[in-house]
Amino acid sequence: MILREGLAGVTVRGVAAEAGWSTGSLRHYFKNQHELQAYVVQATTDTLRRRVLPRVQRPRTAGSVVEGIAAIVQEMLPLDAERREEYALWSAVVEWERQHPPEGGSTAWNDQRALYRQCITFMRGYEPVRDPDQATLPHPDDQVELWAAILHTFVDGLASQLMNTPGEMSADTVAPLLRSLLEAVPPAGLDRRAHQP
Amino acid sequence: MILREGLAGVTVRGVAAEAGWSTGSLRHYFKNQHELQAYVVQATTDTLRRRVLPRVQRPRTAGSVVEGIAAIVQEMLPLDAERREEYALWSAVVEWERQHPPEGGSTAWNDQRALYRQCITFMRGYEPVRDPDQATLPHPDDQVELWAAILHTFVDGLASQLMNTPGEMSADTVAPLLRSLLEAVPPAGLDRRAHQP
DNA sequence: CAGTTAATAACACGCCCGTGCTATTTAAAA
DNA sequence: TTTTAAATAGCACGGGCGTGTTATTAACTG
Repeated sequence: MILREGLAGVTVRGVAAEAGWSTGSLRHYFKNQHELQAYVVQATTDTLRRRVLPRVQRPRTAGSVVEGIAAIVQEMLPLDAERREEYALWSAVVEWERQHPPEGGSTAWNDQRALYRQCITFMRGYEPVRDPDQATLPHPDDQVELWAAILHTFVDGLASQLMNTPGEMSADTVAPLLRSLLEAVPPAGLDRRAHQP
Repeated sequence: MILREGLAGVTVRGVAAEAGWSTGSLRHYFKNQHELQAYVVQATTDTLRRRVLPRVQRPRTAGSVVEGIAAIVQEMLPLDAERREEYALWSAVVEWERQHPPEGGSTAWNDQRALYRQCITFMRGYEPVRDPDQATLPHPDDQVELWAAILHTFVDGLASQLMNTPGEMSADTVAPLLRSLLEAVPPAGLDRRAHQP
């Protein structure tokens, strides 16, 4: 229902009919439409996190560092029908949360940033952090933070273009862009390069 | 009305009431709700194009090449209330066009790509193209096309994060990210650098 | 001036919606 | 078995909506 008509289309009558219940029965569990939609948001984000997290932790194929990171990043992108559906779900929830801001801040952004922080950490030759919670903290190397932010932003742009203008940005177009951006990440030990004439 | 409730909230009765007219009177000009919304989409994109185009063609302040290009790009970003409003309008139209695909393809994407193509063209030392229509065509240098696409995607990501997670990505955060990305654009004449060991 | 068309208004019908309220069935507890 | 609470169903009210139809006013034309 969210995919068809957005979160505003999640209506008491509609959900009840689709589930084969009556509206009164449904309202025994969700006394408001607002409660129903809040539950839908919670369930959607939980389901997505459960589906996305193991996907980026699968064993990686052999290859160069850039190609390995690129493979991980591409797992996050809406490149096929299934992931397009996931992303549409996620952006419906994001938009709804922007109009109805929740009590506690959203943690989705920090989860993603931690993933890209680990990618850049590995690319610059540091030991990858094993503890997932520790990856939420900023890295001592400022260049790691900078390029994690750049990569994070770039991937958001890729996803946005894949969803909004699929005719212009396709799965084939993504790969060389991503590879070139990753190759532009400066290697460790050259931090002062940009400051020299 | 679009900003408040999205394009689905552009209703015959609502527009008529807000304009001080009657529904019958409004429907003398738009016989459908669909016609009304289609007109709203057209008017919105036209207005936005008229407002955005002269903004990037203003005389630029002196400074380095990277800073000049960064200033142009930052003009496109939703960094203040007015441009946040414009961007919200634009994304409401984009989302509506994704659910109701129009007859002729959207030209907004090509307009933007042409802008970033000219930025990269200038950064790599080529003569900037004077004819605006000619900038719509691909540049003979593949690296220009590649980095125009990267910049385009990156700016989309910046805009997306500024709108969706303003607490995490602010105007102050944008500047160093954008500057570092622009500094990573390879200068002309070094195309084969990546292929050498 | 009369006549014709555009412009504006008003109403009615049917649909979907949220929500409050009241029955009825089911299940557990005493 | 009786009692009690939970679970399910159904109905009714008011409201917003798109749209078709008809009436009224304005403007233009001959």
